Amino acid sequence: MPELPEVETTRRGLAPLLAGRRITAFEVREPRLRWPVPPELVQQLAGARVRSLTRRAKYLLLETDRTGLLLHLGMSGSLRHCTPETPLRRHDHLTLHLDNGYQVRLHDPRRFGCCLPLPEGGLSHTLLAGLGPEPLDPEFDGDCLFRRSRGRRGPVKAFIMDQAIVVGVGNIYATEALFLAGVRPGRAAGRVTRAEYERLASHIKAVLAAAIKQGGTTLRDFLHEDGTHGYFRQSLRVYGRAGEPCPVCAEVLRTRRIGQRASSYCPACQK
DNA sequence: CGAATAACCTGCTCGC
DNA sequence: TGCGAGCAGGTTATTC
Repeated sequence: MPELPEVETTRRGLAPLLAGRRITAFEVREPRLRWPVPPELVQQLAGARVRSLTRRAKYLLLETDRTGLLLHLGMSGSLRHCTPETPLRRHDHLTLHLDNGYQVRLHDPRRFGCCLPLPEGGLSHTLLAGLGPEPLDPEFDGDCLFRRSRGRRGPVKAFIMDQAIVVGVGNIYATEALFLAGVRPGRAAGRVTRAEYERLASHIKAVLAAAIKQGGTTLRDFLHEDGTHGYFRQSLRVYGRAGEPCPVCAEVLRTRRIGQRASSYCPACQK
């Protein structure tokens, strides 16, 4: 589910509700996530005070005065702020109990997410090492895409979804940015021109920023920390619209599979 | 090194 | 109605 805008939306909603709170208990209902949730986390987190909730790529970093948590929402995960009266749903796997009586629950039907201990100075974690630049940082631009793409024969869509190249761009926003930049998803990354990468980088920034502004994209199960949904779905131009007319030229949008993922595009607008 | 594939899961939709 | 096939927002591990 969640790409960068959905993770950032979650972070922004939850950070002020967590900052400074003491965790009274950490409850593991289902430890079988992407990797097993280590049992010792239950004891390590009980009594810890939350320092901050930050984000790197699609990971959330919950830092405390002790061991923290490294969270990933996978394909179907979401974090929700609840009261003890909020009915427990199927697939509510983890619960953080807070000292003000509220709770934060991780809900993840497909269990592709993770919850791992985050040692102090957590950015050196192996899962975070080797990640590319944040797309909304100024250091990410068309030039770095152009330079790193030379000689690569794989499709440009897989290239911009490679977290070592730039983080946070998943299937929805890669599809949208390629449409906005006028580049076909199946083009070899090494054959995309510098000018096209300049357009691509600026559209990646623009589409992610716009999606964050609208609270992310809710397709099926992504919900905000308060249970409401994101509004960016109505702004999607081509994702999930194969067979419909192109919003720019009215040509019928097509789809093909690239790297096991559906990729819709306009055969007229995208070269 | 880069690229393609399988694997990890549940749930929903579609076609027969 | 029932049932298998295929598909879904991500990432890692393995293989060539």
